[in-house]
Amino acid sequence: MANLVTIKDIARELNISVSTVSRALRDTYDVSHDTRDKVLATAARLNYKPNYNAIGLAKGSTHNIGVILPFITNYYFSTVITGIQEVAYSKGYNIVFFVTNDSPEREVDILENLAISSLDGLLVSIATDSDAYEHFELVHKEGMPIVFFDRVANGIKTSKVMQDDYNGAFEATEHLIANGYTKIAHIAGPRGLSLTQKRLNGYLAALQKHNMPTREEWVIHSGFSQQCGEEDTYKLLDSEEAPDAIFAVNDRKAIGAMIALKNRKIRIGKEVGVVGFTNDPASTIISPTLTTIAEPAFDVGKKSCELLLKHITKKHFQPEEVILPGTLIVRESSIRN
Amino acid sequence: MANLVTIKDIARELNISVSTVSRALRDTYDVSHDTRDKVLATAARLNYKPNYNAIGLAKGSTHNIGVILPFITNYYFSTVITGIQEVAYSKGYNIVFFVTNDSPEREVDILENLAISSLDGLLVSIATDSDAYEHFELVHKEGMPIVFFDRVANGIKTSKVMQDDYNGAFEATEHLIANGYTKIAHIAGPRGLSLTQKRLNGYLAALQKHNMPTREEWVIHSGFSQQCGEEDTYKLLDSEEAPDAIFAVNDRKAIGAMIALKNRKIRIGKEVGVVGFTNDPASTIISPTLTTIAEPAFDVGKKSCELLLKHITKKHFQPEEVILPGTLIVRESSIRN
DNA sequence: TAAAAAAGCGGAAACATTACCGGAAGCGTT
DNA sequence: AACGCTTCCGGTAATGTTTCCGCTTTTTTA
Repeated sequence: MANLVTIKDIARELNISVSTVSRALRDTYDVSHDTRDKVLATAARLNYKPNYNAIGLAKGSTHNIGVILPFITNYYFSTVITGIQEVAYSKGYNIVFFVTNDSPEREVDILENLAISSLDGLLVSIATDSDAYEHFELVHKEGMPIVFFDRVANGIKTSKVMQDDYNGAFEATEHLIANGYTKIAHIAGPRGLSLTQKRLNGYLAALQKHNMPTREEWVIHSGFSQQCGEEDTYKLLDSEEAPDAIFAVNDRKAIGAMIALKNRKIRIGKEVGVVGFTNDPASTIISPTLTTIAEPAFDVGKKSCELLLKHITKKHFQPEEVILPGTLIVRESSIRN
Repeated sequence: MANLVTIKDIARELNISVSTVSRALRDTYDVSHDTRDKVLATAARLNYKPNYNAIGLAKGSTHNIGVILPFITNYYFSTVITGIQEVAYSKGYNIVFFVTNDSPEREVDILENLAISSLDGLLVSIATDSDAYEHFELVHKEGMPIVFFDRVANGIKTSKVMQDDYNGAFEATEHLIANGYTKIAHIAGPRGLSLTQKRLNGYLAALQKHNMPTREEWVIHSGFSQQCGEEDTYKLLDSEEAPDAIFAVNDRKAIGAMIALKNRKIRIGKEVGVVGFTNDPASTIISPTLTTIAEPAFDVGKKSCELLLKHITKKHFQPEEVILPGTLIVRESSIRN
């Protein structure tokens, strides 16, 4: 697997030095237009491919960016990855994966075993319970560029990209109100996650704006799974004042809610409205189809990667926090008739 | 991002040469137990992390393996990837992704632009229409280890891992027969793909074994999408002799079939049985729930990666073809009452 | 028109590691 | 006591590229 053609070959071919070839290829100063063109031409002719190991060794950098995330077998994350991949590929970067299975221990393990020398930067979405993120703080302090997406570590001063959880939740709730539901509950995510908090706040703000009633029992925190959504819904139905609509923190929990409603023979839409968040493909498969807020997953991936590349290439790039809007997609589960 | 501690530091610390340290770390010959232990101890104490760029440069290898596949936002492939990731991570390998979006052109582009020097091996599932695979042949000839999974290129002499399409289809069909369906149709995949052919053969073999009728119009070839499944089903329903059961090449097409049946007010299970293939999460969400053959996606990923690592480390590892069995999962869509 | 600056290029070191070769001990054998 | 094996280790070259420094040659400036 040794390199087929190197810059030495180009240099020999043109009777110039390797340093000149190197500069010409990178298009930096100190090389005339003429020789630069010649170098580029013969490089193309000989089918020259740079050896990233050598570059990495010399420059102390590679062309690999690491992606650390909880799961990959999941519509949202796999779509984000596709976005990341898109821009990374176009810029000649490779992406290497580390999946935490949502376990903070695994996350720490990955960070510690990370061959830090073989990664130019990190794109991360933290594990659910990772309230502690000193491990990220550490590698960041050591100079590793990091961009957080979706589940961000607020304490670390770097770029972050998220979807607009607040406004998405606001819009979802307002949609339920507009469709005549009056007792709207929220099946929330795990406490502590900023995503959970923002969606909750959006929900509360919409209720407040329209002078709708709120009740403490109408907000239930639990995990992200379908199972949790189902259990939460039974609790809601069994509470003193059962709600007539449910806004779930994600589609999986919304689907869990729908299953619970079906089990109790409650007609979805007509009697109890349901709105999710994500736009998982399952939301069009379940019957009735699920109204949801479509997350801009692909764009989150693209934007994060673009930002990371800026952090990598420009030494003092100012961190940006970008918030991408979601889109309400109205389907059957939130319509009265 | 320069390396923090190198083998030089270890050598200086112990007053020995770097070559000895190098040998000790790799646990090769020519180093005494005593010094090896010392080296290992101080390496751990100084928190030494190998620089893969340097290793790669010196040895002509990296610790990256490339994964080329059609999609990633899809249950099957993302699960395979999780399996790959699992073993790669445990062996200290990184995985780098290239998604073809099922486009042969993109596939060729990737292969051509591949920084061949930065990958130790390739794990690939070819694009649907990639009947030509000279591009893979080429890099394989140049010495790049390749393992194919799921969608394999038969012409290339290397390891392959697949699920047992034939027996899975056989079992699915037999299950329909056992449940009293007599006119069983097959919504197949695109022609030319070996996966398509094997599932078709399994279906036919089961029918033959039980002396069930077959009809040419009962086998329809088309793409893998839900849309295709729906269209195929309308054709079946409108054919001379409408079938009373449908075995689909995958779950998405099966779901398309169910949608078509629902649109025609045909009761799924009772009137027309449906069986899919994959065990996509959607199969438990749709109503009625979908009977299917669960593919061993995770194990396919694990096994492929294990084989690839053997090809990488052992120069003349004999190619293996492994076939992993699927599992019939009976749900509501194939039960008469 | 001489001096100063700029442009263009080459040489060599450096990056961290491995591979090859040679050599010094230490051992037993004759 | 000389010989030949092992065993263990060090020195050096090599991998492909970048970067720094310095040397010419050309252009600009005074």
